[in-house]
Amino acid sequence: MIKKQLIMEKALELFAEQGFEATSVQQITEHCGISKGAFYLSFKSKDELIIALIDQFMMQVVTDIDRIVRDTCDEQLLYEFYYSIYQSFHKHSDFAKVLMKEHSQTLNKELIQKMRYYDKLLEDIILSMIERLYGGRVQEIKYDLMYSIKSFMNMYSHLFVFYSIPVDLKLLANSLEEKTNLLATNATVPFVSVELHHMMQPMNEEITKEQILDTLEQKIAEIEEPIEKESLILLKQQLIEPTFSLAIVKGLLENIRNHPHCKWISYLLRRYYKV
Amino acid sequence: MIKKQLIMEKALELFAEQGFEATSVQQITEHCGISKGAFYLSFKSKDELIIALIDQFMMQVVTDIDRIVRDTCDEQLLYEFYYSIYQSFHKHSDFAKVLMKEHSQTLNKELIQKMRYYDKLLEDIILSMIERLYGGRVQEIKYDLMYSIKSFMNMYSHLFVFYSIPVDLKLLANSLEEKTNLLATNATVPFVSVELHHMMQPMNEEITKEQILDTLEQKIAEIEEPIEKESLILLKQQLIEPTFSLAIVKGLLENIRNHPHCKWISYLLRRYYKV
DNA sequence: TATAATAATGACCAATCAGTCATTTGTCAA
DNA sequence: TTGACAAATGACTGATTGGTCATTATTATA
Repeated sequence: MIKKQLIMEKALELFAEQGFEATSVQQITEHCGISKGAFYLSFKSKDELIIALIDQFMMQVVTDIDRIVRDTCDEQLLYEFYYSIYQSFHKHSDFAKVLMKEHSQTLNKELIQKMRYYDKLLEDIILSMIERLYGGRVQEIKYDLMYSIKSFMNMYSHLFVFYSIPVDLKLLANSLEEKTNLLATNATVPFVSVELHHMMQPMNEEITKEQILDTLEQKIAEIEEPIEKESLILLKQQLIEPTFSLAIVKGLLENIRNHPHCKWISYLLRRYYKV
Repeated sequence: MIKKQLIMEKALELFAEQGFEATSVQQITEHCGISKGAFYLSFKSKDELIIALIDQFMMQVVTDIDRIVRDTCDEQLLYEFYYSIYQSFHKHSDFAKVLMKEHSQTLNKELIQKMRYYDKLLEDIILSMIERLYGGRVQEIKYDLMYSIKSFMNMYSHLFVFYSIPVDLKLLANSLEEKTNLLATNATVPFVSVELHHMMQPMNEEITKEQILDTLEQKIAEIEEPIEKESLILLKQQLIEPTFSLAIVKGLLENIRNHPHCKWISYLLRRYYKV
């Protein structure tokens, strides 16, 4: 397993530099000091590697942002949101570089769907933030607002990613917080209607439950601690055939919430049960 | 020459669908109904083809936008700007698709520089628009404003490009006009300072004059009309060794301004002489 | 019609790629 | 020390790529 991590780290460096397609498996293995065969013991294919990388990064970002949005008071929410988004980009600038280089690239169908999936999660988080901050006042323009926020997010990403310029993150977050507030409180002409937004969501919803089950089983096999393990097993049964009350589910979620390896599955389940 | 255009059109279709790297020369020639050798009679390499495509498209967009910005009164400027930008995307959606797919891709060094060049031209046009509309009132936030406008431009591009959703362009332009005005008249926290902006400009300025000369010579060889041809020759001499007064230069530019094949060189020279 | 010039062909080349698998190396317990 | 098992190797495969060039077809000229 440690070999897998080594490959991921070294491959990430190369991908960030040259892009995914332009980096050969040979190069990766040389950069790791291992043989080509060894690579294929850890990953079934080159595609599986990039998927693992993107999963790792996006899971991190989404859970981080979700936590920020949940734990921050209204007054500081926008600021913290932008700050932590850009901090993530900064911290994982190699990931960000790969993501931007390969964004909407031809690549794999599976990868495009995966990116769309994480994008959707992020959109939901942003929408929940808008709901909390401005509530009914922005119903008509809330999707426009969401797209504006996404734009602002991408706006300065090039700064960290393609130039290595020292950036005052606090000032940036302040500036974008002001812009967002200005638009939220003054904009009146909506463009993205509910219908338009939904037209842009060719999402396969059914995939989600399967995906949660997969992750659950993985974690059940992985985790040793008895309480957490049993909680996961019960949550799996509940997912297959609901029998417990919401209170019990919530309690079980509470059991795993703080386990470092359960952050992602915890997020997925909270989202699924809308708690 | 007509063969060249055929190849460009057919290749564009394939690039839009599959991306540049994923499309082989073989595929292109098959799609054109010509042989592989014939391809290399029109283009020295596959790279030269994509460069020709991007040149054609970007020259079109930049001259269009420049004309709009010059010819529209202040009241309608922002609206017309957004409207025509999105109309370009819509009209040349295959181009736009390729551009987005290949954006900041590894590709060729030359291509990256070329993209950066056109990007810079666009930024200059936007800045001149901001200057005209808001003048001294937005000096501190003008670069932030410019980046915001660029963000808004990209924001909904996916709509035309990846989904083929019918879009109310007028409403979109209205919506973005309002947002831009809101930010211009109310934003106070600048993030992109003059210094930061310049740090993001690793442009080779010297390339420009050479490039203008190249284009000039090309057009001189191409154009038949005596007045236009002589004007171009004189403008070339002036570029190599300035002898005429600004009035004469301006007159010469006026001579070529309306020739359909001189739009681009006319734009380049006007920009160079800042008239 | 004969000749020269130009346009077009597609078999071919060298390079590169992801992925495989017979073989070797290393690591245990017996 | 032996033998069984797993980990690691890298030469090899088959497919694909961008690009070339000797050959052939077409057109223009005389």
